[in-house]
Amino acid sequence: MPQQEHTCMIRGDGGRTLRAILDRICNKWTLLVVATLDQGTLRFGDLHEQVPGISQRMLTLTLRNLERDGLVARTVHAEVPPRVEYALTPEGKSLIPPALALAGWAIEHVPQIEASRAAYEDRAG
Amino acid sequence: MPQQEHTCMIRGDGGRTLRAILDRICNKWTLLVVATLDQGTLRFGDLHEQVPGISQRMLTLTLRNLERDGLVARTVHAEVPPRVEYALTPEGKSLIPPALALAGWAIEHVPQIEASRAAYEDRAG
DNA sequence: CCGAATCCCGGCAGATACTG
DNA sequence: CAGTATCTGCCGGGATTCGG
Repeated sequence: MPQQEHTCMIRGDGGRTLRAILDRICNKWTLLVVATLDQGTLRFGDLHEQVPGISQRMLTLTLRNLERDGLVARTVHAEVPPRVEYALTPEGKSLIPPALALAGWAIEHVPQIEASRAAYEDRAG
Repeated sequence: MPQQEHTCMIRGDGGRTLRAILDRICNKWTLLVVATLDQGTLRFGDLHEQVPGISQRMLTLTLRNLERDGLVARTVHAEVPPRVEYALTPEGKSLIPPALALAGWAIEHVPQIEASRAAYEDRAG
C-alpha cells in the first residue's frame, strides 16, 4: 500500500489534530524534558541540571504545561526543605516511541540536510 | 530492553541534534506541506488550495526552507504563464514515516490531552 | 501565475532579582 | 529548594501591496 494513502492521517482535518500536538511538544524544551524524565522520577533541581541550558523559568513553564496536559505528574512533599518530584504518566511515556522515531530520522538525515543547506547558502548568499 | 536506554538518542548531545530537526519541521506549516506533497508533484497554486489557511507568504517561505534543506525539489518551467512544480526528494519522502508515527500518537492521545487540559483550566482558572 | 517586499503585532523565551 | 515577578528583545506569521 503506497505511503500517501496514510498521509490523510496528517492532513485529515486540515491539520488541526497535528497542529494540536505540534503546538504542545514542538517548543524548545518539551521533548527534551520528557526524554529526561524517561529515566524515572526526578526533582526540579535534577531536571535543571540534566537539561543543559534551560532556565528556571522555562523549566517551570514547560513542566506546568506537561502537567496540565496530563503527560507529567507533579508530587509535592510536605517537608523542609521542600521537595517536588516529577514523573511521566503512562500518557507521557507513550510519547517516547514516536519521539524516538523522529530522533532516529534526525540522526540519520541531519548531516545531509546541513550539507544541502550549506551548499544553498553558498549559491545564494 | 527498557525504553529509557534509547532516550539517549534524544538527549544525546544535549539535544542539539533533536533541536536541529525541531527547528526545521516544527513550525506551523512545514509538516503539513510535506504531507500534502506526498501525493506527488504539485504546483504552487495547488498547494495554496490544499493547505487550508496558509498565506502566500508562508507557503513561499516554507517551500524555500524545504528546498534549501534538500527535502523538496523545485522545478521552473519556462512558459507563459509561468509554471512551477514542487515534489518531495527521496530525503523528503523519508520524513513521512516518522511524521506518521507522531500523527498516530496525536490522533490516539489528543482527546485525552484536551480533557486533561480542560479539567486543569477548571481547577485553576 | 508565482512570487518578493513591506508593515505590523503577539507571544516565546532569556536575564535578572526576589520569596516561602 | 523550588519556584514567582518583571522587563526586554526577537521573531514567526498575518495582511497587504507590488513586480515579472
